[in-house]
Amino acid sequence: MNIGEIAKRAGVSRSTVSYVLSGKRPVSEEVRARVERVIEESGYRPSATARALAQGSTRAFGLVIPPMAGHLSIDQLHFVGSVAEAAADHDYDVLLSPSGREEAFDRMLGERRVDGVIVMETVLHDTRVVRLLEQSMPCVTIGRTGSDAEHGWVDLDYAGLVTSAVERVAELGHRRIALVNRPQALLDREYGPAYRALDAFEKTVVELGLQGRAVCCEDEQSAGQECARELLEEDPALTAVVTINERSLEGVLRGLRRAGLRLPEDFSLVAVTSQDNACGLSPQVTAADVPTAEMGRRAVEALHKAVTSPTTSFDHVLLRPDLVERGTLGPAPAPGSVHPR
Amino acid sequence: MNIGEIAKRAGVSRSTVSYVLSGKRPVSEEVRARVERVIEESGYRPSATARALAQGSTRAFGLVIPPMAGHLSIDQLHFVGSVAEAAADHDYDVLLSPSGREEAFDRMLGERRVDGVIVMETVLHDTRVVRLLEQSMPCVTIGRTGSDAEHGWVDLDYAGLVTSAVERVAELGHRRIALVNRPQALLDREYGPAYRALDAFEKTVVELGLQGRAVCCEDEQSAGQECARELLEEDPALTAVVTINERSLEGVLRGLRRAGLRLPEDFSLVAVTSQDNACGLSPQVTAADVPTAEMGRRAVEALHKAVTSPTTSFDHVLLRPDLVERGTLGPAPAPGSVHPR
DNA sequence: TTGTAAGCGTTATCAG
DNA sequence: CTGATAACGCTTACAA
Repeated sequence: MNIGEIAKRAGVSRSTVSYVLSGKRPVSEEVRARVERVIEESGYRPSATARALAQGSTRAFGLVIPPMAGHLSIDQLHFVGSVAEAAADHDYDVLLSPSGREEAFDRMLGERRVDGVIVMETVLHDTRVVRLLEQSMPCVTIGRTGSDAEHGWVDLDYAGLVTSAVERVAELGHRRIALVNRPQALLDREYGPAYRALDAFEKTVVELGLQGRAVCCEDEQSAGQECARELLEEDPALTAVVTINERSLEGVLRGLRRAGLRLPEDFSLVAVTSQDNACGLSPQVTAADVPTAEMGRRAVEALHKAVTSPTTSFDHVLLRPDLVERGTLGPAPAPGSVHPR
Repeated sequence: MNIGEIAKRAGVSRSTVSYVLSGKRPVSEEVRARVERVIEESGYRPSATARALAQGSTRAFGLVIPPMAGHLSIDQLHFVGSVAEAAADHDYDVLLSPSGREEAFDRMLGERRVDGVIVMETVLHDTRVVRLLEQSMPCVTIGRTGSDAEHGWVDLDYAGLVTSAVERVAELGHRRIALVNRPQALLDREYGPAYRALDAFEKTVVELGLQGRAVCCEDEQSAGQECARELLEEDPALTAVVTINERSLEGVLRGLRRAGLRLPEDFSLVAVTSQDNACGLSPQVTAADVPTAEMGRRAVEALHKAVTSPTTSFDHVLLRPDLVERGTLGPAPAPGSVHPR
């Protein structure tokens, strides 16, 4: 069933059917009704492929997802889902491109299967982004890159988040604080959140005259547990941890409990993670809730804007969710009252 | 840059360029070399859209993902990733269709944006599957449906898994065993894994003359914890739990520990979940490891086969991973030695 | 208000 | 072995 068949049955030309569908030029009430009835009866839907070829736009966005090897987090999954849903709101489809699969990326880009691309987990010098820009493919990155001005981005203000978390903890009297960062490998690859968090932590610690210790931690629960153990061993007088590593959060919590610490009486923990993750734990963790759904929506909106009205200015969205007080942040314990071991 | 431009530069016809690219008819070494050089120099890649229109195949698969509202699990995320990768291996792209978004599904199907569809979390009477079949769109479901013979499927043998888990637990002397199932809502919707697990559990329990109790549990850690608490309250002499609910697994574990039980000395726990999930916990949980990556790969292979060689027989894959002994399965405790509270 | 016809960039058939 | 040329199904000037 194609547009010609509909035209024949309705006794009109193919262009008339097309215009009834698109509304791009007036059609008499009578003809419109006739055509619509035929379309209705036959269940006709125009071929996306043919339309794409004719108007040079695929109505699909690409989404470059992190490699599976790096173990995706539940937050990232939510993000993927929210991108798909937000795109659907704009009548766009989402094409997945598993990063690491160069052929898939090349195909998407070179064969122009999509109108624009969203890139997750970008790093400072991101070759994928560079290539997208070279081919002048509109794109929006999650996280900033070295070519921020030339594309849209949506990012979390890790610097601000870490700064205010440390400030809040310090306000409550804590003096010896640690930062649990993402894995060293990401820091080495200049993964923005990791180095901005580290930077902000070190600055704030100096500014407030605190004793600060920053460590990297693999994205795993076992690593988190080990990390907590080591931190306490290194500095038994530590009373607070700020973490941006969502995947190891639970392990850190476990490590602290294993050391006989009660939260928040003996020790405070503040995280940057999704509400889902923070609330699923016991006790629920005080955290700046990463708004994954909003990020997906904003990314799609930025991309949609860039695609529909080509321009030289791009949307830049820096989100800074508030700290939500739950059960793991409290005043610093009186010296000597803590650390049973 | 299009095929005509390449043809002109190489001094050949467009069809020759096309045949150099596809290899579908012999081309003299001399001409081929010339054409390939021009292609190389210009970085030309044929338009996927135009090709799709001409040969009536999009080289894309659709993937219907569960609604976000139902909180996807980490295993499902792995599955999505593995589908994307397996598809890439066949030079196919993956188009996401968030289920619940009827328009998106309709678009994918009606506008023929894909060559075939993989449907996650299918239920017995699955309207999406029915519609796909009506439109004779090749499809592979994850889980069986009421129209199994007409499409491919990949499923986990929940009946077999639960049966052998219960048998194994019984072998170790346990006599009072509970099953933690997926949420009641899924059971009501005739979600296969849930009702097959229940069925197998009840049968095996009767067969082995055990005391069995099956409960549904929401897909959340807090629900798991509550569930464990209630099970123990109801039957303080319970000594083992078999669960197929991966999302609440950790909560169940917590609930058991809260009740003062040591695993595996006082109590045994056997799960059906991915290795990732089972190993991330403490202690690591004895489980039948759901092979998410393999499932994704098999689904893609089945779909690819159905798409490339239209047929009336479809691949049916029933996977039954082995139980991997970790830290939570042990002999039944001597009566009276357990349950401090 | 409607119809005609020229694209869009491929592939594939049919001659040569 | 290679070149015209007609599809593929739709959109969109341009005419009427």
